[in-house]
Amino acid sequence: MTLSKHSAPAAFARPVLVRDGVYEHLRRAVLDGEIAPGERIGEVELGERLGVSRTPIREAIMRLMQDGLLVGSANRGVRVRTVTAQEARDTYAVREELDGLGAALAAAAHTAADAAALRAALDEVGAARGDDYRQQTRLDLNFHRAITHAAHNAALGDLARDLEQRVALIKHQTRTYNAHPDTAVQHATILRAVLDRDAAAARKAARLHVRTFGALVLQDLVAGA
Amino acid sequence: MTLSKHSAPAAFARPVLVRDGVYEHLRRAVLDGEIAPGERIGEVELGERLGVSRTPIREAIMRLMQDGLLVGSANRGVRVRTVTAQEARDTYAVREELDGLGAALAAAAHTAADAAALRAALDEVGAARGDDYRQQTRLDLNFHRAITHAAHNAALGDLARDLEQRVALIKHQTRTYNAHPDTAVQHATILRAVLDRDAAAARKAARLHVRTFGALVLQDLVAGA
DNA sequence: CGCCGGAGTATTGTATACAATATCCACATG
DNA sequence: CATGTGGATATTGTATACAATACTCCGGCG
Repeated sequence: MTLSKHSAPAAFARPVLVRDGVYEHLRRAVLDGEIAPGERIGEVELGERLGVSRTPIREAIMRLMQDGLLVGSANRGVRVRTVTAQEARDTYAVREELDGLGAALAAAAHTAADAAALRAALDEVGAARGDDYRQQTRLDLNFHRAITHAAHNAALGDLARDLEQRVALIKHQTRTYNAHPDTAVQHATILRAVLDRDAAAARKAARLHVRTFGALVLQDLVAGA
Repeated sequence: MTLSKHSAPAAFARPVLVRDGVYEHLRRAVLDGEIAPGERIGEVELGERLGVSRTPIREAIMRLMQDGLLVGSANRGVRVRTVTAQEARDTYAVREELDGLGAALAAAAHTAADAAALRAALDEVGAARGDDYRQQTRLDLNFHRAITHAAHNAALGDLARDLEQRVALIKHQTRTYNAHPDTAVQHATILRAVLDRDAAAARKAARLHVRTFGALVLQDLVAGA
């Protein structure tokens, strides 16, 4: 079918700008694991599937490269980033620090609305199906995002977003969601400390949580490799 | 002069790709304060000055927006980001944590080459002219970059780069380089702790340094506003 | 049989053309 | 005189055209 490429109603939710739609579409596809790490992204093919030209596609790709989700070398296209074991270790080391800070700040700065959002996010994690690692990954990410959001620190929010995205990448590489028995307990501990406005306890709990899961994911990563 | 726009030898160091050249050019211009915060960036005018078309310009702009150096609203162009006092406070709060981690990791992981680079970077800071705030800003940034580099943690490097760039933006907004009397002492303290492989001391010294200067810059920022 | 080379193809990189939105200023109107 | 309305202009957003680089695959050669 060679019919007009750029007349069909957009194949994705279209915000004001096409490039923003493409950006969100691609970002979600990578974060959900629909495009596997290492997989190539062809500009023309993607453009035809979404019904847009290459221009907004390329602009979205530039942004995603800067986010660290895509990598590309000159004249050779872009691929979903693959993370080495060392990079994963590095990422978790930083995340421990940053998530700790986020939890501590959230304990001090969260509002009533934040508290409600945190509780809701944790409930969702608890209600997730145990065999759907994508859903679990997304809900877990939601919970952590809720915490950093409650910290009311824009700079932290930006950086934490970067790190969380990379962690999502790592998890998709292992293709496992580690339902560690302590998960629920650790999440609850973090939430309680935050709601109690106990910054020190919140930081400590968040750091422990990151450390626990980092070790777990790393185990899978080196085993799978 | 309507002569051929795209034949003149490029007005900037041209790497493999034009867009990379534009990106570095713009990034440097913003970080050096050549383009002031809030100032508008016209695509056509910049293209004519650099002798390239709008395509690589726009792709570079996308990357810089993702870096947080430029902001833009739909159909209304991009400007160099202006940082609010609250954003600056947030940035320094995160940077304290991250620079602390960087110093601690550098203390543990630095090589002989790193040590030499660190000493050299600090020497340069000491030799800087007192009245050139751009040079001082750049050399100070160099020293901090040398530390995070010596930490040998890629994720930390990426995030610290982001933060340092934002700090540079903030400093250009105040247009002052605070030659706090403790600067030299604090820098020396950090360096010594790192070289001694005393992670705890390095972290503590780095955090103190960020805190001291954050407070100073913030003072100027609210005073200037 | 493996490896080197080169035409042909595919894909990315850059430039330009076209479309849509915003900005500006003159002018009318209350 | 303030205001707002209209069109002309400028600028961004998207699409397409052209250029340059990389990949493929086949044939020749050692």
